[in-house]
Parts: sequence; structure tokens; C-alpha cells
Amino acid sequence: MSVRVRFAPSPTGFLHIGGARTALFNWLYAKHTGGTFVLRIEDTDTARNTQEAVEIILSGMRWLGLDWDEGPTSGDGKASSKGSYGPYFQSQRSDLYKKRVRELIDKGAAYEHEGAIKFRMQREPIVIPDLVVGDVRRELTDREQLDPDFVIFRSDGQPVFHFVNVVDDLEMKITHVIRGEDHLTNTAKHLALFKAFGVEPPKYAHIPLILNPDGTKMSKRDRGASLREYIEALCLPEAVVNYLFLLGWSPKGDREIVPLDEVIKLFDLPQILRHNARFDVDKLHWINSEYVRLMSQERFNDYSVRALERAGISIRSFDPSYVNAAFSTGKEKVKQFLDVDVLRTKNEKKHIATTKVFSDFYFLPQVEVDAELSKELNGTNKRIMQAEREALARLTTFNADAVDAATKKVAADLGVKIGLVVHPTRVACTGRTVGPSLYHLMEVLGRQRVLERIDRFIAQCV
RNA sequence: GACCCUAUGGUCUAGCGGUUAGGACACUACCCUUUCACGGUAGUAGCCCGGGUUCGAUUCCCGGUAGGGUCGCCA
Repeated sequence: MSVRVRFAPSPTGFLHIGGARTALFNWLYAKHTGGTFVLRIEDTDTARNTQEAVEIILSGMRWLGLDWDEGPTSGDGKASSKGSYGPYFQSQRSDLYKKRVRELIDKGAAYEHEGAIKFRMQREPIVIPDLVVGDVRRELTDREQLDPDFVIFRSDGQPVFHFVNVVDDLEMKITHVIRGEDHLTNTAKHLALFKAFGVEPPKYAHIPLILNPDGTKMSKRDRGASLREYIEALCLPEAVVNYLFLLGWSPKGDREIVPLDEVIKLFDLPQILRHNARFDVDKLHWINSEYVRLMSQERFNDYSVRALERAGISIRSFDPSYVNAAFSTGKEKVKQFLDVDVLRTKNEKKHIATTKVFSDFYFLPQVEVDAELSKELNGTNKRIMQAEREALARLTTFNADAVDAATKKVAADLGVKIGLVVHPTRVACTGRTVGPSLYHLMEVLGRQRVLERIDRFIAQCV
């Protein structure tokens, strides 16, 4: 029988990073086995359901590149969906649930209690066979000893999660349930439900959770808990995917950056780790930078433009070849496109290499030299910078090699270390002490801009 | 309170009775470079604790501890 897996999120208005990984693992398993990946919207809690909330899930999945074989095609429940086991919105399956609860009542497996319908849960321990954890023998908790039965239909006529989840997995012929470990102990209820329906349950694989860097549970309010934050931070989706599959699973062989098609071949359920993992933004930076280096210059430019626009810098008035040359000088160095809160490292002193740092000065009419920086770079710099300026002005060809040679000659003629020329020149041109290769950056800026900026710098020197 | 899962450097992990416990991120030096980054070299740092089993435990078993999860007319 062919594998059918599903991702069944509740439309709460955001997609949890852990949920994204659950979706990814389901998707990987479907691809690995040549099975079917179903997307089902668990929107029984009608109070907080909106089309927008569903749309957030769908767009997040698309951003990650996790296509589904069956499920909704838009957040609009009335729009068409793909697959023959629909509808894929639980809010549209109420007739089915009513029929199924009737079945249980008729069998004597469920009964009415204070307006609600309760399931007659077995009183003995249940063994939960799990593909990741192994067989788990679940004893009743003290509260369950008192009353093991649980509500499957609320008194307001709405079915509850445990019930709809099981009915849908059953009706949609799901063969493998891959979900967060937070559902592990509740699986006893689900198993009992399947048994009551007289149906063979699916196989279960409970995957570990993603924790905050400090090891606490990553809840909705925590920084970095929502996939949307990484999307808006202009992280590369392939980097996020790569980071995510490395959490709780390993391709072995001391490899970290692995193409997805290879991950699909290697991925399987039994090798999934059993312990929770903490989210480490530094590792994400590194993986992102690896993919930045792999991406095409064209796509890099596109991301860079978006990042600069976010900083209020427009490249619209610049020549495309200038823009391309400018961004090219940062391609190998940029780690992230934006320096935003969600990407901030624990190490406050350290800054991450962003597009802004490596390219904003190309598109600003002039750069502001930080007061602290000019304080450090005053005094003798004036004389050195005047010499550098004259040398640059004399060049017949203004390119990186020529600038390189000229600058070295200036240092030699003045009898100073090259750094004394280079540092202030960089600050004059970019306003910073870090950035792309100086000579290349100057070539791209062009003689006119360079001389203007040096003049302005000299004027500021005491 | 009860029940369940888990435990290799700061973090992610490889390991599956005998290893100098491997890799990556981060960190620290040094090299390269005009700086940052990249690259290269070196380094700091680990099997939670206590009992067993065994000739021998990071690896198997038990207990403890710690972390996480669950016990809802939330999902």
C-alpha cells in the first residue's frame, strides 16, 4: 500500500517553526517513499478561523517549497481543492463527524453526558507503537483513573480535536502520522478510537520538538517562533529548510549542507532523533551564508535590492550595470540580507555581514563618517589623504589594479604603512571600517564619487 | 500530583561493548589580506550522577537528577 501522510495545522494566524519542520518531515517522507502528501486544515475552532490565517499556512508552505498532493489551493474554503478525499477543511466535514459519532454511540462506545458526547475509553494501559521512540506503554494518569472517558463532541455540537483528527486520518486513508512529540501520550486516545471504529490505525512517528536557545518551550510569543519572521528577514528558504532538517535528523557522513534531492533519498523515519533540539541562530547564519554563495548573482541582486529598499535606499536611478557591479563585490561576504531582531546573535559585539553594510554606500549621495571614526582617523591622515587624492586624480585608468598600485606607491613615497592610507580611504568612501575589497569598491564607485568623498573627508579632518 | 519521552563539548550532531570519542556552528590564537568576510592551520571545550551486567562500558539494565511533553467541552 502506498504511503499517505498529512500535515494538519490549525489556522491560528501563524506557522510555528516547529510546525514547519513537521511539515517538512512529512513532505520528505512522502517524497522518499513516492507517497502522497496531504494538507488538511484543522479549523474546528471556528472562533479564530479566518481565510487569512489559512493563507499564512499555505504561503509558508509554498515559501519552503513544500508542495502538497491533496488539500486546499487557497485560503478560501469555498474555492476548489485538489485530491479526492476532500473537503480538506474540517469545518466542512461536520456531516461526516456526526455520522461517525452516531456510529460510536450505536456501538455503545460513546454516550451523552451533560449535553456532550463522551468516548468510553478503555481502563487498561495502551501500548503505542512508535517508529521513532519504539513501543511506549502508556499507563493511566491519576486523573484518568478517576475518569478515563473524554469528550469527543462538545455540548455546543462541535467535535473536538482527538475525534476529528482520528476520523479524518481514517477517512483520508492516512498510513503514517508524523507529528510533534507533544502528541505522543494522547496517541493512546487515538488508538482507542481507531479500535472502536474497527479500523487498523496508521503508523505513528513522533518527532522531537524545537526549543528556545535556553531550552524552554518555544511558544507563540517567543522570538523566532514564527516562520514569517524568517521570511520577512529575507532568509533564503533553502537555508531554512536545510537548517530545519538538521534538527533531529542527520544525513551522516559529516555533512551539513545537503541538496534536497539527496535528503529525500536519505531521509527515513527510524533515524529521527528522539531528543529535543534548541534553535541556534548562529548556525542558521552560517547555513544561509553557504546558500548565499551558491545562489546566482541575479537572485542575489534581487534580494539585495529588497534589503536596501527596506532600509529606505532606492537603486532605481542607477544604471543596471553599476548596480550589478556594486552587488557583486559583496556576494561572497554577505551572510544575511537584513540585520533584524530575529537574526540577532547572542554576541552583541559581533555584527552579521548584511547587504546594507556591503553595499548601501554605492547608492547614497554621500556617506556620513561616524564621529567616533573620524576622531580616530584625524591628524596625519589629512596629509596622507591629500597625497592619495592627488595620486588617484592623476590615474589615466581608474580600475582596481591601478588604484592598488597608486595607493601602494603613496604609502611608499610617504614612508608610512599601507594601512594608514587604506583605512581612512575606506572610511571616506564607505563610512565604515568593514566592507568589500577596497580597490574593487573604488573601481565600482568610479573616480568622481571617490574624489568627492575623499575631499569631503579631508575637509572634516582637523 | 500522575503518566510519558529524552540525556555525547555552549549549540546541532556521528557513534550503536574495546575509538587518541569524529564533524559542523560558535569561541580563541596564528597565517593570508588594506579591513571585515572567505580560505588555511592550531587550540579551548563533551559522553549528567550512582549502582549493576561484562574481561571491558559513552554504548546494555536499574535508580536518581535534570530538561521536555501530556493528563481541557484548546488544537
